[in-house]
Amino acid sequence: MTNIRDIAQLSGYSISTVSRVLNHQNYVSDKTRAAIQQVIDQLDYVPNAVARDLSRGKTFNVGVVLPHADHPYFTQLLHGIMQAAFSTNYRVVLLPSKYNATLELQYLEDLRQKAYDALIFTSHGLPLTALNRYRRYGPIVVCENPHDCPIPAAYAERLATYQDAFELLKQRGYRHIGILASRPAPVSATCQAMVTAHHTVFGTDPAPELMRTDVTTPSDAQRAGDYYITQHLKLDAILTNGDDNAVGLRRAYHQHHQTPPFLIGQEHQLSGEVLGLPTIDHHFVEVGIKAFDLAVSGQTGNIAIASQLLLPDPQPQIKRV
Amino acid sequence: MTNIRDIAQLSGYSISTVSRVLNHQNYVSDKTRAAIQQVIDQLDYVPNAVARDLSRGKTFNVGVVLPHADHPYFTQLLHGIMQAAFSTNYRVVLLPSKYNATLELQYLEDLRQKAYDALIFTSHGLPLTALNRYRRYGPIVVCENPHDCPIPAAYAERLATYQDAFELLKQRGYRHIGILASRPAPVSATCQAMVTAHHTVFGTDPAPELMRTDVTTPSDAQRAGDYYITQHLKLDAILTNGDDNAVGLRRAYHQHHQTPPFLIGQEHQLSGEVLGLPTIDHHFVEVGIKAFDLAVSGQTGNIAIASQLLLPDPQPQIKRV
DNA sequence: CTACCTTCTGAAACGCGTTCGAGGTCAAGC
DNA sequence: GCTTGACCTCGAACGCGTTTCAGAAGGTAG
Repeated sequence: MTNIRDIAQLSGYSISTVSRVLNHQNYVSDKTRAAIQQVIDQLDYVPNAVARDLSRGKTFNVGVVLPHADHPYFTQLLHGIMQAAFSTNYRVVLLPSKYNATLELQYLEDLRQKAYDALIFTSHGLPLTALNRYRRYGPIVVCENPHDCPIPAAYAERLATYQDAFELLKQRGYRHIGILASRPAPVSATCQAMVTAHHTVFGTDPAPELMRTDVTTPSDAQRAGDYYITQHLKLDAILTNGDDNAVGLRRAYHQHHQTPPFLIGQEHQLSGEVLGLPTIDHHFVEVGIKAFDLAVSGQTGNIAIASQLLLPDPQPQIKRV
Repeated sequence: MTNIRDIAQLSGYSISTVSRVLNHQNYVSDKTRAAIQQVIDQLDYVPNAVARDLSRGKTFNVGVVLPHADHPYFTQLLHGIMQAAFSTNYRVVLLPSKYNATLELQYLEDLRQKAYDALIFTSHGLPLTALNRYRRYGPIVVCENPHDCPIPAAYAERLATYQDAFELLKQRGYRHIGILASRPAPVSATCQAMVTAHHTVFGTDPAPELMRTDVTTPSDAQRAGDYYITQHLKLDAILTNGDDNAVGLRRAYHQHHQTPPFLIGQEHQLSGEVLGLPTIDHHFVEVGIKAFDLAVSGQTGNIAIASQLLLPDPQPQIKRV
């Protein structure tokens, strides 16, 4: 492999001058530049990216920790992160973690070892305080409300919107309300927000048997539906954690030949549109962009982005021909 | 920053012995190991990942070129790639390219500069021959049938399934068939396959005005639907390029108060299930796994994975209570 | 007792580009 | 004539871990 030293030797100039040519810097005479360039072209030389990173002490890699590649929350967030990364010449490295603490710790260690310039946790198994300890090794951003943990964060401000959702249900006279969540309340800020909102609107916590956690896929949701049905829990409505998951619920009710209760979706997915569900748009693309900006700027501080309850368009009348 | 030389100096042993301790290699006496480890712990030293990569001449990074982060094709493919990467300790670097040749060339140059150990093109704007030329710098894998270009590939074998789809339509007596595609036929192998299948089944190419290209999102599909409607093209059926896009089409017809023609989806998405559409599952997770395996093994050869036409489950009868 | 193999350790080369400080040249300004 | 400041170039240090090879010490089979 030819390297910068070879170019210097063959061209008769010094390494530093070659470096200046490679990086299109000033203070190289046209004549020298041409001579060096010719040798570079002749040997078909390109500088080694890893050596450059080592020398510069920077990789332009940002690690993004996520549990699922195929979940809309992560897909949308990632989309925003990529968009922002692209426009600043950073690269996004995907770090799968199934909320696994050991794995996440490894990624934090990788940050310490300078494998990444910054880390974004779209979700995490480790406690925030553990993540916070690693901030001395580089910027770390989370994508949830960190409350009293002083860690940079960009997240969807969900509470008010969950209240809107419950208000909607209350106005319609619904009282027995199921809730689907991906992870239980202490660890999941999202779930916590739903519980709090329920409390604010109805004055009570949701009944434990109506809350189903560990629901991430439509199949999980279908199982949750099976549970509601076989336990004979008569529900007026269900706040689902995703339009797609609402589809899973619907599947369960249909298989039991029952009309599903009133469903509210989340994530503003197409399936929700098709079913004509109210849904909650958390603007995750925005959140991703902000998370990335925090990560590379190294700023501290939290950025909350308001979610929004979207009511379905009225289903159009179809003229049967 | 403390480095391996500091540890050597302070412990009184040589760099190579410290390196052996760091990498848990043999030929270090217990006593020496303990002494060195103590210094490491005391200085809270970790080796620099970039320096290690430089030294080893390997980064364990695989670049994945993709045009959209949020498209189901890429999401599913990426899911497979990540899964495979994870189990082999490789990392996945996302390289957005909107079929932009300049950008893709840059990524190829990055490969040459050793920024990645291998590249996977889930899609590409450059011709395959251009990609092929860069294989001397590292493994490159594409995710489509490369036909006569001798480049490693893992892809969904779609032709037979598209024939199945058109046969289905033919059996139902449909003749005027719309086709949605993301990119036009010469560059897109997918589109090519649809055209070929149409020809095989019906004996003719699809009418040009019935083929709508540049459709990647449901909104694009909606526009395609608007076109069909405003041009008064009476269609019997439409082969869409995605269940979600079928939703966009449906939206167009509904807004014009018309019943949409018979739709066939692709990608096996939830929206398709909800609409009760036949769909085509291309098994992209599988494809992603295979693509990754090809990339890191450096093997040549093509892996085709058969797609599958899935007929909808019969819509269950709902007992109105 | 020799030949040879292990185990353990170190020096030095290797992978490779960036950057700082210093030195030299030449022209413009005072 | 002298100072000042571009402009150009170089050497050397710096970022940092891995690996090869040589060599010392100790053991053992023949």
